[in-house]
Amino acid sequence: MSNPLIRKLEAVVDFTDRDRAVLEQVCKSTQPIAAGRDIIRQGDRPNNVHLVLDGVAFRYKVMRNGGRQIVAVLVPGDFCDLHVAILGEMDHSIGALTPCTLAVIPRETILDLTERHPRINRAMWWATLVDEGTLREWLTNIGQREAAEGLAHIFCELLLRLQSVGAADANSYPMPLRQNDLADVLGMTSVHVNRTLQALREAGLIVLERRRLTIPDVDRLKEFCGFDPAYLHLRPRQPEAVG
Amino acid sequence: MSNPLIRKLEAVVDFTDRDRAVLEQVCKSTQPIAAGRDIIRQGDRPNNVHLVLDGVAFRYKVMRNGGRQIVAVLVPGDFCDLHVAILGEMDHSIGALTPCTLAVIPRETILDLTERHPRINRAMWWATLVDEGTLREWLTNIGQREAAEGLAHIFCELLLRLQSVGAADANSYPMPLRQNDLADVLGMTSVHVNRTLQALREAGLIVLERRRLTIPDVDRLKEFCGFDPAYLHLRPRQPEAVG
DNA sequence: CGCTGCCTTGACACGCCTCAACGAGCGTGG
DNA sequence: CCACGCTCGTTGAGGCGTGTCAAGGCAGCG
Repeated sequence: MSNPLIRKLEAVVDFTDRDRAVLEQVCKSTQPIAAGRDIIRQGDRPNNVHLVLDGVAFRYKVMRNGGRQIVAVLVPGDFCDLHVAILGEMDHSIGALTPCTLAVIPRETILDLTERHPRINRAMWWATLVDEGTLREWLTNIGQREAAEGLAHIFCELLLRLQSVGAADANSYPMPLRQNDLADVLGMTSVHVNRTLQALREAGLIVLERRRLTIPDVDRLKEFCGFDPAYLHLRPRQPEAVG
Repeated sequence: MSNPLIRKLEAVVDFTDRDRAVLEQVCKSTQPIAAGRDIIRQGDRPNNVHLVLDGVAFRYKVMRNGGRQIVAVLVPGDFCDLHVAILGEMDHSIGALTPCTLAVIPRETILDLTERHPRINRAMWWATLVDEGTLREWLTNIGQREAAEGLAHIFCELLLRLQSVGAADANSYPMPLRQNDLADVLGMTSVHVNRTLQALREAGLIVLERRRLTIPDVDRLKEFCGFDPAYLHLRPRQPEAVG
């Protein structure tokens, strides 16, 4: 199977064969991790950067009172902790939602990629800026959308992101997040997530059973929550604009 | 006075004289903008990147129902829209909170900086990753913290960020955000912001009048909201006046 | 089979929102 | 110099969305 990082980045940058070879090489060293285990913890200053090759992971912050905020979901092709290469210290933790395979990349290798491989540097810029855009969208999920809309929005986002790495079919995918996790994504209670999910089910917008989410009418769900995929920047770039 | 971008980036990267000269040159072309005006709008595909040299701006998204989510506050030295250099299209808008002076940088110049000036590339990586960390913190502000804690957290963050560019003294600064804006930062109502501010005042945690915020006991406010400045990755900066 | 996560349900409390009106500060023009 | 109009802040009353607490159900798994 093809490397999900290359697959993802090639959506926006035309790599040379050499670029591809470099990236393949960089992902050579892998490490499995069990569901529920932490990949890296807040405050760590590791010497390696991790990349998800397979499985689903998530970033989270833990509060004084024990509360937890999930701040990102990571699918194959996503970097876990590019920050540590440049910032040094993790300001949050990362855990595995499902069993994962990670690529383990020395910090120096990342710095070398950014300095000596312009197309790879640019592709990594792109990936980071998309992550930032996703965070902005999540902020509006919590801040502006109703509970049901926020859930629907997350479901739409995951559909597209999983599709883009071949981990979802046209309208369904295995849901990596439990109700408890969804609650911590949206800053609400699992009890309320449960009731909101029931409302979405009764409206015929989703089918969620046995940890598999099916969206009977994707366009209807998108319409319901005002989902605009622009922030994911999934499609290849278009010609230059005028300004 | 020195260029706020250089000042900010030098906190983490040792520039050469040539790097500094390049950055000075890049900021040569400036543009004023009045308070309340938009700098750039969702969907724009401009050919220039903007940087705040003076004043305070903010990123925001507008919802179908007219709601607004503020997703970032920009102080001198912050890029407005580095994204457009790499992503092409704006997925949110940026407006000026106070009168601002912006540097206007051609898109190609940014791409050139990332490809040919490794220290500048790295410094811009750092700045972008800090922005991302700030977004994660804002997500927990809305998702996990009580209204009063969230407000206090924003106040602490702004204090440090404004201090780092010399726009705040030891415990006070001109508050660029109205109650209405604070509401859209935290996903609540301006009415509730008002009541929560009163609670913070009555607790003696803040003094906010005539658009100036004073924090009588900074450590106490930090303790109140569990503020940990690690996510800003600021290099400790000694106040010039103090030995 | 009997755990043990995870989901589901009910009753009740409270934070925050909505609607609505009023007040304070301030630039502008007569 | 005052009247005006605008923005922003303040206050009250009532309702709804979510949180809390607590118990029970169900399915996967050793």
